Amino acid sequence: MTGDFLAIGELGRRTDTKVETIRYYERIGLLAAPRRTAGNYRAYGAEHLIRLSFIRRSRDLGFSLDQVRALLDLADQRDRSCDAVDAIAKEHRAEVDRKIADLRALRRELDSMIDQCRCGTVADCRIIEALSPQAQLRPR
Amino acid sequence: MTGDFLAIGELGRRTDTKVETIRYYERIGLLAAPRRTAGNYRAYGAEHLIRLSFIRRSRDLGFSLDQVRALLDLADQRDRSCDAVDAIAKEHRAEVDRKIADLRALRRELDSMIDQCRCGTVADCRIIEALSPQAQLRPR
DNA sequence: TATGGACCCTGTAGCAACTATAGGGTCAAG
DNA sequence: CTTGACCCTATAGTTGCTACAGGGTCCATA
Repeated sequence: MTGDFLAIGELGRRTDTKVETIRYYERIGLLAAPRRTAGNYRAYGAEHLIRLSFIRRSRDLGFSLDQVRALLDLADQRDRSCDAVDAIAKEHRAEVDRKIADLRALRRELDSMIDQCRCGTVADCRIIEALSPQAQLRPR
Repeated sequence: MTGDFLAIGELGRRTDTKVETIRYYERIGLLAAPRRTAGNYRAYGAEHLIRLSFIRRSRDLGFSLDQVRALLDLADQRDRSCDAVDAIAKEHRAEVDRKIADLRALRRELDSMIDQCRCGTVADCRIIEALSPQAQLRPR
């Protein structure tokens, strides 16, 4: 009785998504609940496959679930201007830029910390030292 | 009765740490439980300030709590070789490098996606299109 | 027809690393 | 003696899943 639908495992294989994750997306209302078979199995159609693929691709590009939700909503309003889509993507790009900048600053700090290590004993380890800000008990 | 100790709020102010976070660090065994005042307030000493400063600085540099725990343990064994410290720092740096590379790849993808947007209607939005992988119902 | 194994179901708890809330107690100043 | 800032515990929420436990379903093979 292999009908014209996908079982959850097959949908997962096609979209590279764990079964639990698909159920999770349903639970939080990101992926519509599909109809069920007589045995209470979820029976997915092409529309679910398309939808989940969209979700996965968006997640791969680092969009948050809230952003994905917004993108899905927008994608459905076919005659609207796509300015809002553009805005979400640009905001996300800005966020990625911030993260890259932060990580590069971090990387520089780690680098100079590691460079100074003469690999003696912990007592005069420059790394430990760099991690120990001069704390003082009396107020600043 | 402002004695020779810090209340949790003051410790938080000095280390830029939320009060809840300090209690959380205590609960997970990262920061030693301090003695208590008669009124059951936590009474922190200089050693706690130093310890928490170390933790915060490490966290700022992106070390995980597990890594911080390891670094703290090592920092206490003053006569050991600091190779292990070096190893943790280098492993972390490698991790940061991986993240930067991932984000840069991501940024490139987002860029080309956004570049293609002509800002018409959603129906022919290149961003939505780029997010919609050609899914097919029949197996690959 | 029985049975084994792969699949599916629900519900709940766990992960990192906090953050927030409820519902109270303590303390010092005015 | 009251007000308000601070502190206490305990518990639940956050994000985005992941991992059970304890069952039910389906289908092929012996």
